[in-house]
Parts: sequence; structure tokens; C-alpha cells
Amino acid sequence: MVEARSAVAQAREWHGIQKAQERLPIAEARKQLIDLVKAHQTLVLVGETGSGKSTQLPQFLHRAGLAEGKSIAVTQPRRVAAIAVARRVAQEMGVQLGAEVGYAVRFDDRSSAATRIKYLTDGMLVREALIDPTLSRYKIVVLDEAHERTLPTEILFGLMKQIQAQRKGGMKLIIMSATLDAAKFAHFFDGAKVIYLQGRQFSVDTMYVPEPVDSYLDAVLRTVLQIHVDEPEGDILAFLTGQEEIETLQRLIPERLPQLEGAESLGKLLVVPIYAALQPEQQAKVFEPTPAGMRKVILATNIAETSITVPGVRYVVDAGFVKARSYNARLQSDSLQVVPISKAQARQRSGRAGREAAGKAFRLYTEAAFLGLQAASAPEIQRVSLASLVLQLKQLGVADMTAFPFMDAPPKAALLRALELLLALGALDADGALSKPLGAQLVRLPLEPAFGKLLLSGGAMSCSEEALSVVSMTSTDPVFLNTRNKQEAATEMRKQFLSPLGDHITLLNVLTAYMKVPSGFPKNERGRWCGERLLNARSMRKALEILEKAVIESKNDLLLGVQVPLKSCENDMDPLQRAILSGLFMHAAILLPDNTYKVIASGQIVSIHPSSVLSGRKPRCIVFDEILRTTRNYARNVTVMEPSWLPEVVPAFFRKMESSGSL
DNA sequence: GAGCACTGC
Repeated sequence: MVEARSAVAQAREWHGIQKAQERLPIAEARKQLIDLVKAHQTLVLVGETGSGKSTQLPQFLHRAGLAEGKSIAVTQPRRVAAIAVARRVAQEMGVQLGAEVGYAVRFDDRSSAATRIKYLTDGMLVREALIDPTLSRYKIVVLDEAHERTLPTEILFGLMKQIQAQRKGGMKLIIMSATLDAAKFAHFFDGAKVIYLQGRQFSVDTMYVPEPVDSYLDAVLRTVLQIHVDEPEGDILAFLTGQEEIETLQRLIPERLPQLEGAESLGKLLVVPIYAALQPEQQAKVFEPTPAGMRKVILATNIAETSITVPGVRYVVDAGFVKARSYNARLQSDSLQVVPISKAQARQRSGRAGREAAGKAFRLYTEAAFLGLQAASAPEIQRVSLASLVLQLKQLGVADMTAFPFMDAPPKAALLRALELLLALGALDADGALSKPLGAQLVRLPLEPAFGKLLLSGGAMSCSEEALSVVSMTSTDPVFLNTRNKQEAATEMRKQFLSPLGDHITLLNVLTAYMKVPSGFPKNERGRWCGERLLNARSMRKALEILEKAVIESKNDLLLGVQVPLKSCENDMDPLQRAILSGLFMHAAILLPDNTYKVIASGQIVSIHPSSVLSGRKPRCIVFDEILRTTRNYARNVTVMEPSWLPEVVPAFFRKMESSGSL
């Protein structure tokens, strides 16, 4: 079979960077790559999908002895990718996983002292750096998928720059990226050499709509049906923004299909949804082979952009939007909005049609609209809370955040907010240094600092078991399922766990009940238990995994490696509520006459989210996880508190608020 | 009385 490569289709997208014919297949470039790594401290490798850069290059370097007895670290933004690539490389090299080739991701470490090629999530490598700031066991660090600009990779960029200066040529860095940003990476690392590798991607014909569409949902519906009528066999992947849209089309497509002209002679359509919060058994359906004589339509969120590759897809329908969360430091709130995708995302989506054969992509926006999209979405560092990042940089010895070599400086307001929060939590001293023991403990915990403080206070207040359950449950996707047709049943089911004290304690009740269900026989009893109660089984498993990991580490009365004895407050929830307040006091709020709440720290006006068990109950004083701005400011995950606890639980914060007249 | 995209330690 002759492969129709993407060179022609993508030529325009490569314009200005490098001509297509100058890209090399990785096997042919092997000798050249080894020489280049020898000659340069930093290399930027631009590789198309399927270029083999993640699997083959580390093997070349290892065999050529370039690690000089040390190890090669290869980071990935996602744990499944780290595990999958490590497996493949171990297999290709014919070695046992965990020996010469291994991986390390959260909850799963398959590496040893003998490991020479180690695949890790980027967050894991940051964790290693917190203990060993010069990453002394590695000679080569490979940052894969660098164009995704995740927060941990951002730390690693600056850190590697510092390490390279310290280790004077003793540390090699290879940045792997999609086309975008290659020049920027090269510039940041003082003129690093840029190389282009050829991939194995089939051509994708990209179509635009001639005029903007009124409703992209309707346009997706019509396009899917049109493809089914006009195009030869091959599955369809449609990108939408969320669960609600997916459920709508799941209903509409089978409704409309029989109304088409000549519908009798058409094959059947199998409509399959895929999004992160979907139950695992449902998710598995996208990977099942399409039955003969049928065509599969996959309705997906951006989970199918990078995290999941669906086989059999020949047609992509791209609505052009994504639901994105963004942090506003000034308002100290997150917002969740449907926004246009970036050019990079549009290309990524279209590319999903050309994994196995030539395909077609239907973009439901005009070409002019595409050209007007921003090149890539803003790096994470520009749009999230920076509390964890600041804490980690302090641990890495960065006293002044503005002196750290960021590739793109984070917003000043976000840095200030992070410093304020860490000071208020007591994680930093008045002079801005990591405090002892609290700051040092918080860095070790794999939690947002506020939730770490909640957990540590739980230890101090003799309710660490309950506090641990609360942070485990808030660290997962929502556990209460909410599909449109089962809403009333879900509300009814939730009643058995409901606590008048609020959502955190309700979540605690859910986890406590879940843990009493036998995990062994009968098979999948816990999954069935969740199904009957309309709870998300995946979220529950994850919460329990976090909790159990902490409990295992709590042998010798250590909780997650910090000095916290495991204790239960039994049925007295008072200490737990105080522990919650001690972590989340920046989100303590007081009832106003119009039934909204005023956040004490910021003066923000919020309403209790209607999904909260406290919605409509009007407690005088509340404390909650976060402010989410959709149609208005909503407080999510809310617990009742007493104003009189403030001076006792968070005295420094209380005095500051009192003197500023906020109380 | 609204509706949570996606990752990770």
C-alpha cells in the first residue's frame, strides 16, 4: 500500500518553519541525531505524529552510550502515555519492564536502580527534583509533548536552564514538540539546534463551511448525516464541548436518520459518546470494532484530541469550540466557558481522521474564522492558580519568583495571589521563605496547598481519617452522576448520604459507605453498588486509591510521608469542620439579606451552587472549595461553619481582616 | 435553581 503522506496537505501549516522535504525519517536520521546530541547541550526535535521520536530516540542515545553510566529521563504529560511508551520500548529492546527500561507515575513505580531509560510524567520528574534539585542521576532529560506547556513542564524548562548552567555541559536536554513554538524553545535555550522529523500520517482533506453556521450543534447533526449518505465506509469522530451537547446529539441522530431520503438503503449508525466523566464500561464501547454493515459515530469532547485515539476513524467533524476553565487572579475565581479552539487544536482534531488511512475533516467554521484563531491556547501557567508552583519553586531554592527563568512570565497578579495565600496558610514565613514544618510538609503533599493544610489540620485536630476522606473525594471527578433523564432518581439516591453540615461531610459519608461494600466477592460488587446509587464508580475508585495510598504510607503513624498520626473524630464533626475552615478560610463567606454570600477575604459575592446539599438552606456562615463563574458566581462544595471559629482556627487571618474592617 | 472540558502529584 502506498502511503499518502501529509506533506502536501500540511505544507501551508509548515510555512515559514521548514520545507517539507527537509524532514527526515527517524531511522535514517539516527547517526545524525547522535552526533547532534554530542555536539549540542540542547536540542529541539520537531516530530510529526508517528515519527517514533518518543520510543526510538532514547534507545539510540542509550545504545550509543551517551548517558555515560547515568540515566535518561523521558517525560510525558499523561500517565497512560508514560506507561504505554515504556512498555513498548522495553518490548522493542527485549528487556523486562522495570529493569533497564522503566516508568514512574503516581501510584505506580516500575523502575529500579538498574533503570537507564525512565519514562515519567512531568509532575513526577518535578517531584524528583524537589528531592534532588540537580537531577543528578540523569545525564539526559527529554521533555516530550513540550508544546502542551503543562505547569510541571514549565517548571522543568526553567529548572533545566539552571541545571545546565550549574552542571556545565554535564546535562543534555532534548525538547520534543509539535511544529509550534520550536523557534521559541530554541531561543529560550540560547540557540539550541532544531531538527525536523518525518512522521507517518495520512493525508486529510480539510473542508470549511462557506458561511458561518447559526448553530454548531445543528451543523454537526447535519454534517454527520451527510457524511453517512455521501461518503464511503469509515467511522465519524465529532468534537463537541461537553456532556450535555453529546447527550442531545445522541438522542437526535437516531431520530433524524430515518427521515433521510432513501434511509432504508443506508447502513445503520451506531452512536457512541466519549468524555472523561463517562463510566468506564461506557467508554470502552468506542474501542469495540464497528459491527459489519454499520458506521460508528463517536461524539467526543477534547478527550479524543490527545488522551484517547479511537481506531477506525476516517471522518472528523469539528464544531470548533471547547469548554475551557480559566483562573482569574483578580477575582480569585475560576470560570468555565465555551470558547473557540486554537489553530493547533483544529489541526490536532483534523489529524485524527488520518491515523490509519487518508481521511476527511469537516470544519464547521469558515476558513477565515480558522485563520483568525489564536495559534495555540495560552500556556497553563497563564490561566491557573500558582500556589503549588510557588511552593515548589521555593523548595527548589528560588527565593524571588521574578528571578526564575520562566519561558513566559506568569501574570503578576496570579503570583501575588499565590504568595498571599501561602502566607495566610502559614506555608511561608514573613520573609517569604518556606516555613518549617508547615511549608516543608505542604510541598510533600500531592495536593493544592489549601487542601494540604486542611489535611494537616485534620491531624492536629484529631480527625485526620475524616480529613483524608474529604480531600480524597474532592480530588476526583464529581461522584454524583447527573444525566438529564435520571436527575430525580439521583437526587433521591443522594438523600441517604446527605449531611446538613454540607457537601464535604456528605462526600465523607459516601466514601465511608463505599468502603463497607466488599471489594472481592461477588465480582465488581462496588461497581454495582455505585451503579444502583447513581454514583460515578470511576471517581469512587480513584478516591479510594488516593486514600489507601496515604494509609499505606501512614504506617509508623506517618500520613503521606509527613508527621500526621491517623485518628478519627468518630461522630463528632466539629473538629472536621474546623479543619476544613483552616485550609479553605480564603473561601469563608457570610450570608447577606438577599441570600447571597459575601466572601470575607475578597468581598466577592457568591451564591451556593444549586447542586450543593446546602442550596436553599441559608446557613449563616459557610466555607467552600472554589468559586466557579458560569451564569453567576457559584460556591462549590460548601460546608457550614461558625463565625466564632475564625479567631481561633485562623487567628492571623482573622486579625488582618478585623483591622482592615472586613469583619 | 444550575448544569464540570482535560490533565497531574
